[in-house]
Amino acid sequence: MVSPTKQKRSARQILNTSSHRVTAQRTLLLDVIRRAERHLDADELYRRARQKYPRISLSTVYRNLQLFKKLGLIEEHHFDEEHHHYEKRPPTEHQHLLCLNCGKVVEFACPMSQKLKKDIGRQHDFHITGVEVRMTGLCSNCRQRRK
Amino acid sequence: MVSPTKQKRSARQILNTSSHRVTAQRTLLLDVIRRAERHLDADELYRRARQKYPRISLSTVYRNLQLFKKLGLIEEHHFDEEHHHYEKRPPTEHQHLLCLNCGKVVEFACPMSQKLKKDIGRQHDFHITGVEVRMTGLCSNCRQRRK
DNA sequence: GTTAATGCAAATGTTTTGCAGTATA
DNA sequence: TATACTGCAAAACATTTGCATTAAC
Repeated sequence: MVSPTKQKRSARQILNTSSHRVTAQRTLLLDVIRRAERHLDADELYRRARQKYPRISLSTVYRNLQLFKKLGLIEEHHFDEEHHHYEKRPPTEHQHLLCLNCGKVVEFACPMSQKLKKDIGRQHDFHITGVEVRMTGLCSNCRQRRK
Repeated sequence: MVSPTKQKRSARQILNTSSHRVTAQRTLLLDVIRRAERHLDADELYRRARQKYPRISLSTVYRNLQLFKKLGLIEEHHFDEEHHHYEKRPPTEHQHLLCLNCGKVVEFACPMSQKLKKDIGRQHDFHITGVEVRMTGLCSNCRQRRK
């Protein structure tokens, strides 16, 4: 359960109160993730961060992605089999729809997942903390191009 | 060799009609997957297969997992970040519930996903081919042990 | 001044690939 | 017999780790 105050706290505050240092690299990485127009993988994040700070290393990227994930600042997704993708902690819960041809990712709300969570949790005596719905298919663009 | 069952015959047929050869290794791998009491990753499958056929190589396991997946004989899941897990193509559609502490996987039916598929597909003009619901939490055993 | 965080290089672990030999159709 | 498949070793790939240096607190 997340209290409303916790959600409003800035990344800087969250780092401070968890006694992690606010470094230039962390600030930059969070900024790149926040500005990103789509979900980034570690390598893409690394490349973008290097444009502003060429000395940053890939290990720093990986180490901080782990940290941000642990602190709940970002979420990790498995869109394809090879690497993980990350996005900033979304303000509202949403799910993902992925085009298998062009890789486009659409986010959609899924209020149903709350009911599902309650039902399945009770049914199997689980305390459920996460629900992830992942749909795959072909977007309209790719369908038309294939004809 | 094992007596031919309905499932095995169809796997054999599928290999034949797609002009892939029925090798001892493929027969063995499919058999291990079918008999498995849980979802296996590539390495576990390799270890089990070697008990019957010590010369089999890990590349053969990987190559055939890819093939089986392409032919629709098995399904691939991403339960943890590190490796993929495989199960034989299930007779009925089902979803997965994963205990974050002990790793137990519970399968559950989710008729709701059909409605979801239709709704979301229409809404975003997608032709949806796959719906995956993945829930995570703590099973009753692990909850009690943690108290 | 302490000590957490970084950059670098080397290590790790999983999955893929090139190639020569083997077995299926 | 033709060639798809295999085993082996090496490569490729993403990610992690050890360690000396740097910088946040």
